Amino acid sequence: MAKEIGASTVRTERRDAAENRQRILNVAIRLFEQHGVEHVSMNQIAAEAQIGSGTLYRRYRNKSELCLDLIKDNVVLLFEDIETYLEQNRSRPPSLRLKGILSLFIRFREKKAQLLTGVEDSSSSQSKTRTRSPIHDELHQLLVELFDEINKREPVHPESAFRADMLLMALSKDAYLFQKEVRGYSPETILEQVCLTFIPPERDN
Amino acid sequence: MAKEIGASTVRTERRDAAENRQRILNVAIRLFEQHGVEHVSMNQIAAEAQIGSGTLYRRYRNKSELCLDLIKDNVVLLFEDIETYLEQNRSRPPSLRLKGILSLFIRFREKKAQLLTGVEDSSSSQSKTRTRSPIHDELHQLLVELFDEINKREPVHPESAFRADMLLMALSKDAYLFQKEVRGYSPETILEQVCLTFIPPERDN
DNA sequence: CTATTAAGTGGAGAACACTCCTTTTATATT
DNA sequence: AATATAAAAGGAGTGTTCTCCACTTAATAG
Repeated sequence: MAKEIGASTVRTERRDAAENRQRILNVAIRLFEQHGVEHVSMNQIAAEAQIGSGTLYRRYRNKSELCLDLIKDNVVLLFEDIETYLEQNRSRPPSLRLKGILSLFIRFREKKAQLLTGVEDSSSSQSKTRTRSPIHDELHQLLVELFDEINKREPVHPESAFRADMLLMALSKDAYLFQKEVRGYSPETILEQVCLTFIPPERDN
Repeated sequence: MAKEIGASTVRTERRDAAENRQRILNVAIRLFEQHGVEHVSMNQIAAEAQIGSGTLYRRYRNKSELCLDLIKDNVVLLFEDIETYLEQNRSRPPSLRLKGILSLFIRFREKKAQLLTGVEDSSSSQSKTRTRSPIHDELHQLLVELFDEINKREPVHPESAFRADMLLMALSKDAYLFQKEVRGYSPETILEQVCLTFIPPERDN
């Protein structure tokens, strides 16, 4: 009668559930590659995977989460790359390190454009304001640290958190695509413009 | 048999159409005030205005356009205010004029938050990238001119168009609300941060 | 081996944006 | 007054996201 709570019993994932999960992932990858992330609906995925749509939504609250699951590994790699880069350039000026990170991120963006776009798609329900994607949160923290370091030499400056928000916004799906498609900038040009805009010039002090 | 094309016959708006238009506008205002822009659907408006949804969509392609129609007058006023301000401060430094414009826009944003938010709601169909709202386009042009002027004194600088894009993005619905709600900034603080971020300090040259 | 039960499933259906096509009608023309 | 016609209306229909909940089932405890 007394229920075991916590510790002892951990209820592993059910076998059939695991199968379904794998099926969803496979179908999603296939459909995304075939038609492009934007043109594949959750219904379609559910149907193709032969599960009810409720089942799909039970696992992924929306397409963003599904996309995130699909590139999770790549995201981990990105952050490992960043970490390595930061360690190898520890002694160089923070503005340069910042630029390096941005370069890495832009390369990532280009490589995984489709899915990353899916992840960021504000999409669903209300909360545009609420949840930034976890990728952004982690990058934000890195940026804040670098800005703090840069700011030590600057007499007046915006809050690091604010500047980081702005910078990330500049690299977000919408802004980035706008610069590419409407302004016609290349990834390299965007990087350069972003640096000029958000990184104050070196003080030769 | 021969059709008159163009010039002579101009087919005025039909009387019943005009009535419907007014009805839509009235209903929309009422519902928006009653439930908030976000929570009113096009269907609801159509139903309440006693017209078919097709009729509503025939006039406004989406909620954004409807909202825009509702604040069009205020937008005109905003730009008149800006123009007046610019004329009265013609001789002051461009960075200061820029700040003035931003201040006016933020005040506008606060006053017409609801509807403006509706206008910007990227919402609908694909084209997130495509059409910036006309308000943004016009502001963008003003900003570019000011940045060009500022840049004359700066040795290195980002493209004015780019910087203007970033600045407007900072004041867009999503970013602005994020700063208010998540970062907890007041409108004044946001203005200040934006200036610090996007307007280079005066050169005492 | 059975019973219990939380985890999982399926799919109907609500709510919504938006389209398409038929029918209606105000207006201009004769 | 009759007719032609482009403008307007209407609303059923499509495709979407997402919720709800009655039902099923795998894992576990006894």
